Amino acid sequence: MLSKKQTIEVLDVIAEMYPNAECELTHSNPFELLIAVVLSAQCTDALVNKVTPGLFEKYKKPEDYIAAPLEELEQDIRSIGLFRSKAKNIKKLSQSLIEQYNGEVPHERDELVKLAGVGRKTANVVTSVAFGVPAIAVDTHVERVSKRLGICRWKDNVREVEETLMKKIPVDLWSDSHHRLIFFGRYHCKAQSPRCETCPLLERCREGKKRLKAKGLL
DNA sequence: AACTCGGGGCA
DNA sequence: TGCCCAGAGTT
Repeated sequence: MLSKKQTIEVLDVIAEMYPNAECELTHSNPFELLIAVVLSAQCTDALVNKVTPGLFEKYKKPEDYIAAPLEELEQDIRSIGLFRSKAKNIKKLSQSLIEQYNGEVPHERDELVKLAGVGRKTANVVTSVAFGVPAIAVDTHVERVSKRLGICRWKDNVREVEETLMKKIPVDLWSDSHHRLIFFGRYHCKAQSPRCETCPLLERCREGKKRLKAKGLL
């Protein structure tokens, strides 16, 4: 496993590749971000961004989602996968915001995860992007990249990956590192076809060298 | 830990 | 066609 120092060095290289990595979900306030992140489960941000401009024009407050018939909300997000459960979750979530949080999006991760459709990953994104609270949201990209680079162990579960990252990365770099790891995972260290041939981290990546050897390229 | 949900994107 | 995708809930 990489040491703290090695982890920082690796993250510096990735930061050079993606100096402006940030959340790509279009939103203009915490509530919109929360909705966008919930919608983004198991589909790409690009797909969500096709729907949200019109959606946010029509639904501005939790009350608007509550007032709309379920079938209508489903129709408004139909082009996104899992739209049925997502529509239900958004209505439930809106109800909870009104009843328990005075219609506001709570700032605490522990409160956010109580909302329908909000898990640890979504809660971390909201707290960090909307409220500037340091957090590392571990999604499939962050997990895969961390394991391939040896920042954490292969057998680690999501919780362990998050703990390891928080331990090895200074708090003031948590949010930036999170977004950089996601960009690196999405655009370069891809799940199916990682671009190891052009990776500046190849020399330090056991997984990458193993892959290139298997392809006879090393 | 394994399974389910689901339409769009892409090879 | 077949496979995968910025996950979460249930069993």
